Amino acid sequence: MPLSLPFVRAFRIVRDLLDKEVIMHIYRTHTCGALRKEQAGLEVRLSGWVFRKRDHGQLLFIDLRDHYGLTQIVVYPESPFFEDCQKLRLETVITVTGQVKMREPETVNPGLPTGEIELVAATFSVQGSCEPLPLYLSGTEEEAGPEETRLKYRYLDLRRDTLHRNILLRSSVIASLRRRMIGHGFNEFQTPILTSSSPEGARDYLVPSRVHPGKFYALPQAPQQFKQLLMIAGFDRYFQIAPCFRDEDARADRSPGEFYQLDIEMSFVTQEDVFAVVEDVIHGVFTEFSRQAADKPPFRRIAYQDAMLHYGSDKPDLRNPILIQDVGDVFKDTGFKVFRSVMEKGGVVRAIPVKGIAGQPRSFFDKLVEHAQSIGAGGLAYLVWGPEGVKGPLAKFMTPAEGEKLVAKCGVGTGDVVFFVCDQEKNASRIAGDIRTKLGRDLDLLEKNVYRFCWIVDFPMFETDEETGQLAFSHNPFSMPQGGMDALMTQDPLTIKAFQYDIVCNGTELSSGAIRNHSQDVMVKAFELAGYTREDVESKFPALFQAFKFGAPPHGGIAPGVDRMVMLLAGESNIREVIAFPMNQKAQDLMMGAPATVTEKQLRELHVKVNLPQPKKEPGV
RNA sequence: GGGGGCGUAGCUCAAUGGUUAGAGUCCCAGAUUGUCGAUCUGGUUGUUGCGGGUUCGAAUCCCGUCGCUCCCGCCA
Repeated sequence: MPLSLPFVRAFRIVRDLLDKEVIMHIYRTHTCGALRKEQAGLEVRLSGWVFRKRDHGQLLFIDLRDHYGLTQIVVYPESPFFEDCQKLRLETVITVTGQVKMREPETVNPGLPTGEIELVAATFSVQGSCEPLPLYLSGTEEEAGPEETRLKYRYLDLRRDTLHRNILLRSSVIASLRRRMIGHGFNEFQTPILTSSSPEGARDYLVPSRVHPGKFYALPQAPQQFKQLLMIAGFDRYFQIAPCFRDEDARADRSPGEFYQLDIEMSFVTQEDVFAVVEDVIHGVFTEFSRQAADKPPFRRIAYQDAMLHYGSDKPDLRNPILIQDVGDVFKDTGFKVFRSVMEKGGVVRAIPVKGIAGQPRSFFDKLVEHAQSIGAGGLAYLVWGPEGVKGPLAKFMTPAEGEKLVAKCGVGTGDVVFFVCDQEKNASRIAGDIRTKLGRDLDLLEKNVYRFCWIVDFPMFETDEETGQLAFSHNPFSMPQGGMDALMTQDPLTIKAFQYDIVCNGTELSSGAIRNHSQDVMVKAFELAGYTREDVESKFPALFQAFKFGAPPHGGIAPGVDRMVMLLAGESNIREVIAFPMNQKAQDLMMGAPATVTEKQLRELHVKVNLPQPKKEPGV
């Protein structure tokens, strides 16, 4: 059917108009970060948010902001819309058309990339009006408002410069990780989000099945088994920016519910092969996105046992110069009864040497002793190497020979102090580690502007469960025990180490990984030691159990936390500052109102009946 | 599940158990021609989280409770 004449005529009119306007997009010809003195004289159109307004009565400045930057708009009182602009509320979305003008030299703003020019408004329109804001957007993070409000109005908070840049940094980091992994010959995979519950590990998020009454999917805590199965499928090198779901309580550096890992798995590799890839990728990303110095590969390797001894932690902050020492041999014949009796019961003595703090006032030492007691230490002895010799509560029990040994072991001299923790080994490590961290922080001893990386290696395969006294996996049950089947058959299980490793940056654990066990026999034996029967293993890990029978390659991997990496790169101490739409500490999304109740109909379809806990008693009844 | 901190105007915070709970900011009105967190003048804004108690009198002290946050537990 031919087009009617009126339609053709109308079409021509529209086309002619468009032709005239063809250089002018209806919203913008440039972004708010684009204009420079080179564009002076040009007729342009900008759209963005009214960030700030400076009203001089006969002259009005508007800072127009978009994703790309800020441009100063000038409105003169001759403009028919001058009064409308005076009344504009901040964060209104507007479109402004006009000429780019060079600023007078004395009015240039050197703090702004677009500070040499301004846009003189000739036409103006409102695209999106704005009510008074619940948040203050142009201030600092602290001025932004309470976190509850920030989370509820997250889309507003995300306009703030720091948060906006953090989210962009995250985007760039992830793009870079992908590029680097692909460069190392890895392929990216997707693995199921609706999967089955795994018996080990954290609590699962469950999803009821409509089709299978009474049955549930679980969201993956990590794609652990899938990535191993991809290795068995022969794909050789796997990676994924993988969402992981764990129903565990939050911390400042741990988002509740969900988080992302750079999940990696490789076939036919040793631990060192995994380290080489990860070191290259991590060092690359940290030097790409931060001006802070970052340790160059190879990163330090510290055996788990040494980490616990010298740092009192399996995630040591190497920026802290304090090195804990075992000084049991110094005190083996000590006259100090407290140490003696603890050591007779198998305890240890740990020394925490600190340089140059002999001049601290008495209150400093008293407060530290108090702190030590608050975290479960019996006490905190110390020696001060002052100008008039060695002093402190322990001094009168020390022989000159013991003093010399101590000086040699701890490398201390005049002006230095050594604190002593005496307890059973596990406690002594924990307390000494806590005090090391506290001293480092309180005395400002940490190296500045540097990322210190290390690998913690040789984790024990098993540990004793403190509640049950039973042998349990200390980390990942899929790890290869060092010594293989032989070790499982002949060694004391508590002495068996695993090819299990952590990568740590500035005291933050970025990731755990392992060379996996890929033999069914070893799997069964390892689980047997941890109290599982062959049938348990077969029913709980049906895929891996079967797959190990059909030609499984040796393989291993790791999964650095993406959120934590971005956190370190952004210099943020709270993980919510690097997540676009985070949940609060109680795992609620205040913006979307999740979790929420659902309708009876939905529950019926899912064959789910809600069994609520008893409501708490009303107060004052 | 346990412990600490916080809770006063939309927001940031102040207020010795004692006058009508204040200031900055936001918002509203006015002034203002070169600002860039513009400035100046004036104004509105309150269930002091909620519920009890002590007291002549409570934002303030006590008890409980709720919310947020940090930590412990938990996180193969």
